[in-house]
Amino acid sequence: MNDKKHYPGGFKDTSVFLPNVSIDCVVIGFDLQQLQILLLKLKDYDLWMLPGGFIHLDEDMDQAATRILEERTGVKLPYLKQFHTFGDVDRNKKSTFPDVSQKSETEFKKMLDFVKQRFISSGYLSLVDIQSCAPIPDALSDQCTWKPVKQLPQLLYDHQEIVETALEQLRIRINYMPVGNSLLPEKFTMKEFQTLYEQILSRSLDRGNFQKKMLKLGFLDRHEKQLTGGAHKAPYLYSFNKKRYNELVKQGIGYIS
Amino acid sequence: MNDKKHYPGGFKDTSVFLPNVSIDCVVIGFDLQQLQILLLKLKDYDLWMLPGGFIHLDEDMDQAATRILEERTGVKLPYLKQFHTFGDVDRNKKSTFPDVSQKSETEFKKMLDFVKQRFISSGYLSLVDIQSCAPIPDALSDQCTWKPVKQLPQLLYDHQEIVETALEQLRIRINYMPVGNSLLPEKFTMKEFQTLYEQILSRSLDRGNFQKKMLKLGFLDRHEKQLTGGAHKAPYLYSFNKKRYNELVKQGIGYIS
DNA sequence: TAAATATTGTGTGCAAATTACACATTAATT
DNA sequence: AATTAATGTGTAATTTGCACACAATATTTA
Repeated sequence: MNDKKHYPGGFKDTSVFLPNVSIDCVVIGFDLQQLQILLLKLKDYDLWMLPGGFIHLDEDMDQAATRILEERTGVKLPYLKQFHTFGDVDRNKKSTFPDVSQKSETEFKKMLDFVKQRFISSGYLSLVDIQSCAPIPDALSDQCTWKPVKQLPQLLYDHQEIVETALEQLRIRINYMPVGNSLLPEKFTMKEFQTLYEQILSRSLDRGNFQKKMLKLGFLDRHEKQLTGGAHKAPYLYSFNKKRYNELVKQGIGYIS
Repeated sequence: MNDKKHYPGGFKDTSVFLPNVSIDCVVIGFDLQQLQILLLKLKDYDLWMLPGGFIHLDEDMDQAATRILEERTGVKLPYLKQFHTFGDVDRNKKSTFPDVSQKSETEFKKMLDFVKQRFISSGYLSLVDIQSCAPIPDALSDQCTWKPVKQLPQLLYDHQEIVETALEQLRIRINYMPVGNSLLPEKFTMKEFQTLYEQILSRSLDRGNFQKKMLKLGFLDRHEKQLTGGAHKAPYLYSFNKKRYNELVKQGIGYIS
C-alpha cells in the first residue's frame, strides 16, 4: 500500500498539496430502499466526516476528486460532479472538534495543525452503485461505511451543510444526472427504480404514470422475470441501454418536467 | 481613494489575502437589446479580463465577491451567486499572457510573480441594471466597460470558458434567478422583457403567450403609456412588484417550465 | 386442480398547460 | 379619415400531467 494514498490529510508531506484548498466528496448510494452516504469515522472518536482530501500541485481539481474517490471506494470513473464551493471563514468551527490534546501520536498533532488552517472546500457529488463499492477507511479513520441520509450522525465542521446542499442539487438536477444507471445495480425492478426517484424527490409518485413515462423514453431493456418467494406475480427485471440513457440525460430528459 | 481597494491583484500587500484562491465575477447587464458583460482592459495591452480579486484572510468567500463587485460597479447588494469553481492546473496558461518583461514598473513585475502562481478560482454570476452601474477600472486596467456577449474580445486565461459556463447557468436556472428585476430598468415594456428572455435562452418566444403568462403570474404593475415617436400605438410600461416577484423566483416560477 | 391473493403491467378520462395563430386595439403618420 | 405598425387579447388544437381503474400473472392455499 502506498502510504501517501491513504493519508488524505497529507500531514506526512503537506508540501505536495495546494494550500488552503480542499475537496469534500458526498458519495451517494442506494440500497434499494433509501439513499445512503459514505462516511468516515474519526479514529477513536464518535465523530464522522465526509471523505475528502487535497489537490496535488500538478493535478487538476477534478482529477483530484476522481483520485480521492477511487482511493476511498475502489470505483473507477464514477459519476462525479462539482456542485458548490464552501468558503466561509469559520466553516471549520461550525461543529465541535474533539479534544485530541492528550493524543501522543505525532500524526494526530500534525493533522491538527494542518487541518486547523482555513480551507476553501469544493464539494463533489458522486453517485455509485453501493454493491460494486468497497469502502476503504484512511489513516485517520477506523470506519468507512454507508449511513442512511435520514439518520446521519454528528458530522465534522460544516459537513452537514455540505451534505444538505448536495442532496438539494441532486433533487434539482435529477433530470441531468444519470441517477438510475449510477445508483442501481445492473438489473432492477421498476418498483426499485421508482423508489429511487421517490427518495431523491422526497415525495411519492404515481406508479402507473412512472412506469409508462420511463418505458416510453426507451432506455430500458426488459429481461426475463425474477424468481421470488412472494404469493404474487414476479416483476420484470430491467437494465439500462446505457448509450441511449446517457444521450437522454445529456439533454435533460427524465421523469420530472 | 483607498489604494488597497483598487488593487485586486493585491500585489502591494499580498499577505492580507488567502493564497491560491481567487474570485472571478461575470457581471451581466442588458442594454434592452442584448446581454452585455463587464470587462476590464489590461493597461497598455489589447487583452481583456473579468473583474476579479482575492479573499481577505478574515472574510467569507461570498463577502469577498460582494466587496469586489461593489468596488467595480458601485452597485450595492446586486444579485450575486457562485456558480462554479475552476481548478485546472493550466487554467492560467489557456490564453497567451502578454510579454511585459520590458515593463519597468515594479508593480507589473510584482503582479506577474503573484499572478503566475496557481489559483483555484470561484466564478460568481452577477446580474445588474446597466443604467445604475458606474464601472470603475482598477490599477491594472485602463478601461472597465460593457461588451456584448456575442462579440467578446480575446480574454485572459480561461475567462472565455468562465463566461460561457456563467451564461449556461443563467439559461438553465433562469426560473430561479431574478433576471427581470435585476437586469431591467425600473420601467420597461413587455417587448423589452421578452427580448431579455430571448437573449438569455437564445431562441424566439411567442409574443402573445409570453405576455399572457407573465401577466398571469401577477408580479407586474402596469403604468401609463409611454410616449414614442413611432407611427403606432405606444406600449404600456411595466414595473415589478418586487415582493411578489422575489417570492415567485424563490419557488422557481418563470416563463419556462 | 382451481380459487384466492398480491403485485406488476396497461388503459382511460379529465384537467391543465403549451403552442400556434388570428383578431382587436391604439396612436402617430400620411 | 385611411394607413400603418406596434401592442393587447382570444381561441382552438395539441400535448402533458394526473388520478384511478382494470387486466395479467405467478405463487399460495384450500
